[in-house]
Amino acid sequence: MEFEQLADVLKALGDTTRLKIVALLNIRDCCVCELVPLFGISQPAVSKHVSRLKSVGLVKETRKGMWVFYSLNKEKLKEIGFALTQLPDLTNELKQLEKKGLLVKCQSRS
Amino acid sequence: MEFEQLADVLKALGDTTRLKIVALLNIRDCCVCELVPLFGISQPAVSKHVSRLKSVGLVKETRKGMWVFYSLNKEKLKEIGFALTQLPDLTNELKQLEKKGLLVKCQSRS
DNA sequence: TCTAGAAATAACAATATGGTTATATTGTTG
DNA sequence: CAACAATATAACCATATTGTTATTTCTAGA
Repeated sequence: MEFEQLADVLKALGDTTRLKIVALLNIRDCCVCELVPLFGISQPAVSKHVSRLKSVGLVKETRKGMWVFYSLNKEKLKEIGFALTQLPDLTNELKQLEKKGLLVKCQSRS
Repeated sequence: MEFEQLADVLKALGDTTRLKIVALLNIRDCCVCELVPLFGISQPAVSKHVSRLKSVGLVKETRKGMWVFYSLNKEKLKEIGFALTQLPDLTNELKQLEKKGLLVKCQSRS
């Protein structure tokens, strides 16, 4: 996974409210009206949080009449956890820089 | 791991520059003067990014004469990846709310 | 002790974030 | 169609974030 993409998802997860929403959706699907009273913030605020999670692919929505049920994309969450253990390998990039003499090594190195 | 703590670390990782720094430190320790030319931002900017990673425990520093070498806390990074697969279980909290009649269920539920 | 290099801190500017209230949209129902 | 419920969007505000330049701190060495 690319750095920017991964950083975007991590940033989306890097908020207590959104992280709790994700943990809740991990137990069961919820609609916005169920989430609102749990967080002590306004309905639009919850709506925006959920929307942000959706925009990075962590959450899917299903309309059921008046309600929109949000569910966790568990595969995506697993992917992210895995990506942290397998960060993009920059070894080749570093070697490229070294070839071009662009890799700075500070004087303390042998 | 608590939600706020976890969210703080994820937020620290949720920035392209910091994520790349982490990936670099995953290969080898670096001092600030080596990182600066790789990112096209000023030395104080890099210093602040590294400092932020340090403040959430992702990075450790070792002074070697004039230089400060930063190294990745690989255990911590693993922990975070694992925490995403084992998010704090809110089942009990939900049951507590249910007992007290504070758990809202929207009308679409049976 | 004086100078120079590496890194950190301070002060500031531009933009992003996360909340609010008000309003629009979408779907249900009388 | 009118009225209402659930969400989404718009406009706005306060604060946080991320960068800058200038300055300070810490260490090494002449």
